[in-house]
Amino acid sequence: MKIYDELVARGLIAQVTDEEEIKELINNGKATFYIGFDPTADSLHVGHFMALCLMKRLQMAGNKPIALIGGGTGMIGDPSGRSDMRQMMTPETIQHNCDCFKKQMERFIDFSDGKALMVNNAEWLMDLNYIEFLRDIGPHFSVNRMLTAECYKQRMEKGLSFLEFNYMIMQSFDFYMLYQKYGCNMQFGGDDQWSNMLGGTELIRRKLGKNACAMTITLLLNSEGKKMGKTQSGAVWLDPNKTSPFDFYQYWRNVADADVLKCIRMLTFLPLEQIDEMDKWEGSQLNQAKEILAYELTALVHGEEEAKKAQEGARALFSAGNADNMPTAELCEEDFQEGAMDLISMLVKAELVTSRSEGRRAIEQGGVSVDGEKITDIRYTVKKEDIPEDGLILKRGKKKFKKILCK
RNA sequence: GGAUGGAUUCCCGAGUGGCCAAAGGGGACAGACUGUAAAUCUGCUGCAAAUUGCUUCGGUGGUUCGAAUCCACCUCCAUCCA
Repeated sequence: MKIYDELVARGLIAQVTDEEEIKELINNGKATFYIGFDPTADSLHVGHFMALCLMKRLQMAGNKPIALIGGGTGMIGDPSGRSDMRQMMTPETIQHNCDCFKKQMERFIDFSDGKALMVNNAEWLMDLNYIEFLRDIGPHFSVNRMLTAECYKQRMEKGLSFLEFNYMIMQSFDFYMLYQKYGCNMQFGGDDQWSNMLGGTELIRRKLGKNACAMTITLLLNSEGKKMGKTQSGAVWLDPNKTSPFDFYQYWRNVADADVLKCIRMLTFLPLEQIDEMDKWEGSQLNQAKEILAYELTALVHGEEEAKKAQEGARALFSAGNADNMPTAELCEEDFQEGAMDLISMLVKAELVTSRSEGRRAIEQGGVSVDGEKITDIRYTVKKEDIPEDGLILKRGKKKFKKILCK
């Protein structure tokens, strides 16, 4: 199966400028393509992960990826897909975020021997001369047309500043520069980037009279139509310090039935035949599919070893198994008063609750257990000598727990 | 620059001097049921030494025994005019 057909079969392709041309290019390894990553945080998240996987797939098919870090566009802020104004970031933060992105990307994509490139658009955006730039690029953009673009339409209600309005032009200019500098003939991006990407292909056509392609990746939405990879506490990060491998595993372990197969298809590298087989699974058998999904993704992002640990930790909690790999919390001498510690303090210390009030509520509602025994007394205390050497399992709710260790 | 409307808790949104830690909805969290799913039902949702106390309604000052609510100034947002 050719790469293009595989991408289609996995449901990764959302929109394309010219299907035949793109097929021809990527199936034959003739594409030099770029995907832009704006440094909006100090870690990549699940949304970026899809893009990285796509880069990897195409790289394996012989195409050359360019990872473009948006050190320059990050100074503007992309209005696409947002209903409110972006917070401006300081240049220092942006630089820091760029560095973090770079480190993470190197783990996924092979940048050796020029097989892939990583460039930062700050390189050409930061030193632009305003008047020169306007005269050079400005005439090629029609404000009337831009205003009809989907990414701006959404903002017509809440307001859009001139700063953000320029984002499309910056991104178009990126493509134009990459085309000239590196022969980059294709751009990929999230489906919300479509209008920005078209801006680039048009600029190249108008300035250089050349053809460039664009293709968008389907946004990973759950069955409720929300973006996946978001939790109430924010994004699911790829940085193990921001989202632990265990939490990462659990996120995927808990996806809804309706979304499992879609996720496996789009995010994992499992062969399509195997996925089609799983597609026939029903009911509680889907639970296995979720375990596969969680394991595969954790292994891709954090490595096989971490994936195994997460899986064992999860199994130990939800079925029976080896409890060695559970997330832990350590207590020290100061946490105890006269050799004992009250349960609320312990919940707070283990970061299972964010405040004492929340801890109190959790206990009162019967949501807390110690070594499998439900505790409903908020004054319950644990003596230091009662904590076994290999830890005490403190559980809050069905899925949150920590193994309590004592120094 | 001018006119008008607005800013309330995680989000939407009620509240126009005391009965307000603030209606209602959403979300989140917890319990029951389950398959670590969905749906449903119930509880709960500022903080704490917890029948009480403390801090919150864009900001700063003021009036008052008492302010989310009244006054002054400021900041930000939207719409219309320039």
